[in-house]
Amino acid sequence: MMFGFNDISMDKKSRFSFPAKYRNAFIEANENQIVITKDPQYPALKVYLGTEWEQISKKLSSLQGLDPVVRNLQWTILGNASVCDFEPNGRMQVLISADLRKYAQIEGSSRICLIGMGNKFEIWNQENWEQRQTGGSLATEILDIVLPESIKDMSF
Amino acid sequence: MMFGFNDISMDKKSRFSFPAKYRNAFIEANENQIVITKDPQYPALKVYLGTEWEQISKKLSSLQGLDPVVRNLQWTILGNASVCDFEPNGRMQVLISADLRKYAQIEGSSRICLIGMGNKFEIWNQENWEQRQTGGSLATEILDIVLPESIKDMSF
DNA sequence: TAAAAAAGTGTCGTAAAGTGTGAAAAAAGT
DNA sequence: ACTTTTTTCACACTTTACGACACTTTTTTA
Repeated sequence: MMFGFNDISMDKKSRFSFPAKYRNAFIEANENQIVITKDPQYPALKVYLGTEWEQISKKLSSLQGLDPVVRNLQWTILGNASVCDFEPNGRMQVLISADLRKYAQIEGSSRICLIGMGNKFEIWNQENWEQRQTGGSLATEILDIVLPESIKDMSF
Repeated sequence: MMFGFNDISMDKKSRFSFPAKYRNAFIEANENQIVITKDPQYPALKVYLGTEWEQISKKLSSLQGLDPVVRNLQWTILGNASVCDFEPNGRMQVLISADLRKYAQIEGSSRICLIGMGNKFEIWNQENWEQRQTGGSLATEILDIVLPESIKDMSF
């Protein structure tokens, strides 16, 4: 399980490295893929391990896409997912694509926040994270999603 | 599985190339055909791999066409399908026919959005995609379909 | 039916994006 | 304080995207 707040750097080519403290967790879970995608509610990114992603994506893509709410979630989560190969023994370096950078408002930044949430991570722009932690709201957030029954039991 | 957002170019002859990151997925799936057709709800295109298309088209065409919703889906999806030969090892270039271009409102555009949704792709005009992602609605969309039982378990 | 126009196909070169890796700088441990 | 580990920067190298152009095939039209 991976927890905790990390203030880390993103290089000129828009890559970041996972902190070394998570290495053992990745090795034990035998992970060799990382998936980054958009958070459906906030200007932030979700980072899943490959095995976790397989489950989520399989479940989500099997839902009836003619339902507009489902379709929207599929677009956001599946349609923006960026899959990277990943070496837990190497530098654990991952590229964040231009589109995701824009969404999380981390274009041009050199420092980002990587938050361990147990089975996944989140990536935040520093100002947004602070504002959120101190109870402020963000202009772009979407809180009033009405979920159809079919996805009530899913956790993203 | 193929995921993610791609802002790609369509050349003067209305061709686009799949991003190289999907090559392995195509090779592993041993695909040599691509099928492009209309999305039944939005001004967008669906792009299926040959094997996936076989299943969907078989299932959809076998439904009894007396139900008007089914009949409409058959017309839209089956009646507009454009099958292209495809070399996963080559340039992975595909032509979009004039009729499909018109439907997706990408005539004359030089840039289009190719969205990987797992087992299929979608192709969108940039403005439409942005509007849809930011919660806006599109003039031509059809959302209030009441689905007949026969297709409740199908995902297009 | 021949010429012209349009539509479709194939390939090359260049610019940009992405990747790998050594080494300096910073942080942590002893 | 010194050693070891981790993080960050820097730079070279590789791969990819894409415009340009030439060629082939199909369609139109005179």
